[in-house]
Order: sequence, then C-alpha cells, then structure tokens
Amino acid sequence: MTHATKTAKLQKPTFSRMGAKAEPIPWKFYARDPRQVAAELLGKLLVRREGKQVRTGRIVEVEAYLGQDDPAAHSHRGPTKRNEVLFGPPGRAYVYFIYGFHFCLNFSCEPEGQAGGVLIRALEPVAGLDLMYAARELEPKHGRLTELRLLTSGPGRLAEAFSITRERDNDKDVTSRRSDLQVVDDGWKPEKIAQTVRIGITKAADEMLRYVIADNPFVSGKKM
DNA sequence: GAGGAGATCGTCT
DNA sequence: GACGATCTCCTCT
Repeated sequence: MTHATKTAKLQKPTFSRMGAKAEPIPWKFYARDPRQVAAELLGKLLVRREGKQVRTGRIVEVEAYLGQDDPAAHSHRGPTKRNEVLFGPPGRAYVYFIYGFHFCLNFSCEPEGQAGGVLIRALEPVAGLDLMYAARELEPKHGRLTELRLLTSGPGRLAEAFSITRERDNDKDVTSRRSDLQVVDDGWKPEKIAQTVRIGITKAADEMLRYVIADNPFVSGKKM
C-alpha cells in the first residue's frame, strides 16, 4: 500500500456543488509573483465546460516558474513563438507539447510584458469522471484510489483527462465567463500546504517552488 | 514497490 | 541535431 492510499481514508471529501456555477477567478489574481499565485491556486477548481458536460478537478499540486530570472523556465531566454503567452496578459493558458507525447497546462502570471507562470501538476477529480476516463482511454473498473490517480495525477495525465491541447487551449483566457476552460474558487481551502523542489528539471533544481496540498493522495510523485 | 529504458516530436541552437 | 516542466511498461527485488 502506498503512502497515498494510507492517507486517503483521512481525507475529507473536497466535493462541492458550487464549483460549476462559481465565477472564474479574475485576472488580477494572476497579475502577481508566480510563487504567490501558485500557493493560492491550491484548492481552486479547474473547470472544462462543453455544452451541458462539465469536467471539474481540484488543483492539488503546482509549480512556479519565475520568468527571465529562472533558468528552468521556458521564458528564461526571452520571448519566442512558443512561449509568447507567458509574456502576455495574466490569466491565460500556456500549453506546450513535451517529450513527443504530452501536453502541459500553465497559467500566465505577472502583469503584461513580464514573464512568469504556474504549471498545474495534479488535480483531484471532482466531477465528470466518466468524461475523464474516456479522454484518457481508460476503463473505470473498481473506482479505487489507485485507479483514480491515473486520471489526473501528473501534468500530462491531467491535460489528457481535460482534453487540453496547444491548438485548442493555448492563449485561452481562463478568467472569462465565456471560456470553456476556467479556474473557479468554491471557497474550499486546504488545511496545510507543503513546499518542495520542482520535479523533472535539471536547471535551478534546488529551488523550493513546488507547492502541494499536504497529504492529498492525488499529488504526483513520491516525495513530500 | 523501485528503478530503468523507450517512445516520439516540437522547439531552439 | 540535441534535448526536454512526462508516462508507461517491463524487469528485478
């Protein structure tokens, strides 16, 4: 049994019915230092709407990327065609393709003209699980935690579960009511936040810029 | 459960 | 031409 499955029983359910109707978080929230935005994004809901179908996941793991001062950030070398969203207005989705397989979802931070972003690394599935299973091409079997973690625990996984692609979502305004991809606040607050080094990078690998909801079983990886 | 290797392609040098 | 903000499968313990 993993650490995650041990702690799962201690978790209070985070399900909320408010999620689907709450207003998106305004752009001003993102127009700040990515570290602050990252910490405060924990516990918020990522919502994908397609007509009457809604997929919702609670953000449980993020990483901050600081812009041109951060060697690990895509924006480190200045604006390029790929990373221009990071230099644009705050509250936009920055979606990039990695390792020939996966998309990763970020939100642009800092006022327009300054780079900075937050990578969404893991979600706790809240609603629309059948749609997530379908998008991931997985079969729901017993509904246990180990199976649910395969849906959205990891940047590539959550992007697939929410059908996020660069073509469809890059530069999308997640603060707009009309957007089919939003971040909303349903009032739920994590009890405890933990900070660790970022995962999977080689440059500036010792910076404590990964933020997770402590003991949440949907956080990716093993280190806490 | 842990660790390693392979898959595959856009982006930048 | 090299590499990367990853995932999955396979092998070994």
